[in-house]
Amino acid sequence: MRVAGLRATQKLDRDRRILDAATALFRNRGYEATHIEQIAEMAGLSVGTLYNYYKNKGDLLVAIVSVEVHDVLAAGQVLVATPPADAAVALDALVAIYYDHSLYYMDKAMWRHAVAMTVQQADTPSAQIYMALDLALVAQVTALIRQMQMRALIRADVPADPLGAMVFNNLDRMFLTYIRDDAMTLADLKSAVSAQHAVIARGLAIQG
Amino acid sequence: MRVAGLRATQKLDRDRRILDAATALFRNRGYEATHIEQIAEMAGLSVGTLYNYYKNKGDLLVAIVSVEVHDVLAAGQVLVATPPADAAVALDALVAIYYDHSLYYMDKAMWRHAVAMTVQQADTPSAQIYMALDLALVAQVTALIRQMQMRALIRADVPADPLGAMVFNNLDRMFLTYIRDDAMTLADLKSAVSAQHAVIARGLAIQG
DNA sequence: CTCAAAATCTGAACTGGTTCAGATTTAGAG
DNA sequence: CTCTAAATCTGAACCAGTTCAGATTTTGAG
Repeated sequence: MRVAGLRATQKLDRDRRILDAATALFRNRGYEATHIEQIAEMAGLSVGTLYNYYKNKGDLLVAIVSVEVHDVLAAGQVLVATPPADAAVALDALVAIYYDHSLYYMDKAMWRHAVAMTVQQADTPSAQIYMALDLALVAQVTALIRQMQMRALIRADVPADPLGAMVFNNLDRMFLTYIRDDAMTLADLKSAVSAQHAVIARGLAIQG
Repeated sequence: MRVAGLRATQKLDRDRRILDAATALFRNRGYEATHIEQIAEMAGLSVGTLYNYYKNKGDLLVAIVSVEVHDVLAAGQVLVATPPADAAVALDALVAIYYDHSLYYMDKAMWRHAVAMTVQQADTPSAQIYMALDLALVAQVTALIRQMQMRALIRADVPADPLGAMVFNNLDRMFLTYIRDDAMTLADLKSAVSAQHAVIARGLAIQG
């Protein structure tokens, strides 16, 4: 019985080797200092072959980032399942999970390159996947808001979808501000977002 | 009496020629299809000289975009001076001004490259100027909110700064979603943002 | 007016991501 | 097992943005 065929097996194996090599090099030397030839060498294949797997250097970075974001999403799921009993606290907790996980393996410089790539080449397959993950994050924030509405922490008459999108857009944009500014600390970022969430929580709380 | 000196005069003149040439070429042929050599030729100087004026190709694009954003800011000022008598309407009007002006000379593709550059090279002088303009836009949105608080359209006890930042972050991030998605129309964008502003306006209105 | 130092300009050479014509390997029928 | 077509791999050539050593021009003192 043939399970996958030699060709398919090799393909998967090579894809993994490319991803592993690129991840290691990007993390150790940084995105720009890492050359395609180095990645190809470490992965044990030629430069041309690497380009059969990824459209270009940026595409490769976005693919790596997508794995991270997938992780972030999984971590967030835990909180949505059992949210804190206060709206502002719950939102801040979710944000902390997002930011902490996002910065665990990737630093500001790498995020700058990654975000730039998802914008500049929004049409590549990897960027599409990344944007789909963004939508999943929006859905997760929205789910948390719905949870809080059911627990009577937020008015039930507020439409959860636009509110969820807004909250996500804000935290995503604040993250962009953070990675663009070398002087800004993670604590700065969190406290700024927290102040914003306080406005939402107070304005839309039951008996606001 | 010497006013500026030949050197300073030539410098200004050359800077303008570079900017004009790059603007024309980027608009007509697009960012990627425009080559540095073409810009230098049209501006009547050598490639090396061009690099004495701008750090790189992206820096040049960001400088051009900054001129546009400056325009957007000026247009917004008019509305903040005499805001509509309804919170949601006023916010939507400001957003319409921002989006319409932003897209008057630059299309989605050019914005994609421009935004990518401001993220990837956040340390270049042009990007610094661009980010300062972003801050000015935040201040403008915040000023509009303060106006509305004074006219008793929005609760006075809501802190204007975090709210203004949030509103701006949301509309900026929505613009990013728009330029990343070729299928999304300007009408789609505006109506999505409008739905989000309705949540804010209703939640934070007097007698909410 | 003269001249040396400083600023500026020039374009050929460099760099590194990307491509593609040809070589190699695998799949699957006969 | 053999053999052809399809898929895949290879790396040298390509291309366009960037650099930099040398040429040119401007400045301001003497």
